[in-house]
Amino acid sequence: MPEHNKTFYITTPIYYPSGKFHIGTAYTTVASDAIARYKRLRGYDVRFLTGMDEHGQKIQEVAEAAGQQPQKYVDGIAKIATDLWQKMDISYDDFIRTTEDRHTELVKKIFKKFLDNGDIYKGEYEGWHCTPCESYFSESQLVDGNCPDCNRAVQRVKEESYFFNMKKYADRLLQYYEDNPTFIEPASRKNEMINNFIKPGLEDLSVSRMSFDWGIKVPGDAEHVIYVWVDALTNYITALGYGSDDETLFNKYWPADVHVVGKDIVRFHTIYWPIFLMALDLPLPKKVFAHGFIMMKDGKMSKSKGNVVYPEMLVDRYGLDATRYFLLRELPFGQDGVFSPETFIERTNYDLANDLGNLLNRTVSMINQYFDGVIPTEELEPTEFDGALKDFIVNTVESYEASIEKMQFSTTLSELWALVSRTNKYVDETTPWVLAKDENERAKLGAVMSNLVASLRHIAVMLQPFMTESPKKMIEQLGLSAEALEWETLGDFNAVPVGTTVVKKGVPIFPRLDVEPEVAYIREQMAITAPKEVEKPKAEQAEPIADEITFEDFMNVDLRVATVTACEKIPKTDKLLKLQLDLGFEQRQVVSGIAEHYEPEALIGEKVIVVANLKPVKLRGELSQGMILAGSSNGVLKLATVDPALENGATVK
RNA sequence: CGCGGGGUGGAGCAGUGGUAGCUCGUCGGGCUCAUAACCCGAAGGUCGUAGGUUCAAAUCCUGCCCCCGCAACCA
Repeated sequence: MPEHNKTFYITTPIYYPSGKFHIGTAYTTVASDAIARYKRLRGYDVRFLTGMDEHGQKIQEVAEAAGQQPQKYVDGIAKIATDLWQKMDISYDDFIRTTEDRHTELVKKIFKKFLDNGDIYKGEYEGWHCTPCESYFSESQLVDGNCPDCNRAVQRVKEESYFFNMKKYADRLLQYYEDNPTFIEPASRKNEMINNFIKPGLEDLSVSRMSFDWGIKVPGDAEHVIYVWVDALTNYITALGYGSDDETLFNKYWPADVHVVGKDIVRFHTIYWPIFLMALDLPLPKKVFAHGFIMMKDGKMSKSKGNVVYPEMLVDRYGLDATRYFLLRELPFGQDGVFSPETFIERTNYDLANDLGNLLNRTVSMINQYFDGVIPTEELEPTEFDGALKDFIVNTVESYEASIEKMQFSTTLSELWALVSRTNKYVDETTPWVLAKDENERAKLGAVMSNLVASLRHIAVMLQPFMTESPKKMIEQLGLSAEALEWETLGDFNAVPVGTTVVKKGVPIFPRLDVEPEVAYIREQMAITAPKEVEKPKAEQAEPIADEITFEDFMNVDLRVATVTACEKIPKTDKLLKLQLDLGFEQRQVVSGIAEHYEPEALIGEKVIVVANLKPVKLRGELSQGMILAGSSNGVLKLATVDPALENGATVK
């Protein structure tokens, strides 16, 4: 063995503490934890970093709303976060918070270096900002003038800003992609980056803001705060002390072996981050792995749909290992996957209770019955099935290593479960209960028990990256010590000390769940996350009244009654209907964005109120001469109705 | 032709040129050590569709249809 083990540096994104962490956050972190644990088992000197991204306008506002100092607020969330990770047995080595001195001081240094080298220049930024999403958008990105992500109102911002010159590095970045084909995984993400962002030309990135001050001040220009990505992405190196008095960790662990990220932030990690590093003249990370999202049956997880799943709920009721197992088994890492209460309960029952838990239970029980609880180690007589089982175990170790190295956790676990099944089958093949009746078969029976223990032990060893409690429980029930869980013991089928005694009565490590009540329970817990005010909107939540206008202002709007004579959907749009209106004195065409609320046929013959003197425009190539009035609240939209007695063309005041 | 992902037995998925596989469900059988768990067998698929390349296509190429994200459209 070399004196210094090979190092392995793995990171999660640093999470934004704007609220409770949902299961997606836990997913990223558990997956990263699995890799970290695996690498440690294999003897790597692992550094596993996670943390929180604590600056920004949203935090400032949330804190103010709670009547707290921002620092106080994020301190509170940091506690919640570390509690959650403790609960989920996340084996991180460091938890970086971007409000810590060790980070802020170094970010200033880094920013200054960018400035000194001419990578950052001062310019002017103009655009729209969505506070809840903490994002800036260009005019064209807005949807209905609202935030494209959350559909809430955005604020116009125009201010002086520092920009990072991205263009300068585009070619080098592409070259890096080419030289390192596995830098971005899955590969489809790489094509997305190249086609959507690099090929069309990189835009310079705004890296400062003046509109709030909860952040790190730009060195020498205190009016500006360093904006999110320079602040956040650099955590991966500031946490190692890059640029500090002590760069030991940095020298030891950088570059990162893998940054695990969600598919939504691939861009920042595969374009901006490498470019920042190039500007600092530092080596680039070896890999950025983008995992998919956890989808619900009805689409994306969202509070308004009431389908949010929080990790605590699952851990508290079903245990940590069941939760970790589900996340890593059910969802193919790198692709989107679906969470449903049914699959969660079924996976837990079939895989954990029936297959694995029961295998341990029946093994312990047989050793108690046939050998007074002492695992046989002497006078073993191989059965004809032993060779096949051992081959299977050896092959499983191999394929396990191959797939976990590629972070295909789902595959890894199904391979491991093939071994669980194979071992259950071995019990049937060897029929210990038959052997037990014949004193002459004693040695053979002993071999069967011994092999079952060996197989269970192998399973426990390989389970360790994924589960943190069960491998220990398995070993304990078998009467073995912690050494039996070391990776180096794989392939050793006689690692049981003479006289090892199993527990008297094995407690099932995964109790079987009642499907219906448990599914109902999870449903209920998810529904609780839905906002309650949907039923009856309160006044406080009503849209604010617009600015005051004069009577003349109002009289400038010419409202008329009209009848819909024809109506059809505009092809290839989701929301647009094309309506033909009879205003009595003339016919008009109006385009209206109500297709999601009304069927075209249902509108024909309806009387509506139309703004008659609105400047005509073309929408999706269709002329729209006015607009029809409708009211909406909480996503429900209804047309303003008119007494049918009013004739077409009548004015409305 | 905006970008991307996908359409494989009842359900959910794997499978990138050479006899179509897994889990669940269904049906039948075995076993009794075990958490009514475990093991075996069977039925069930023209691999969205129409062409093409090839000795050979779920797998490569082309057209079309449908679904899901993102983008665009609510005057």
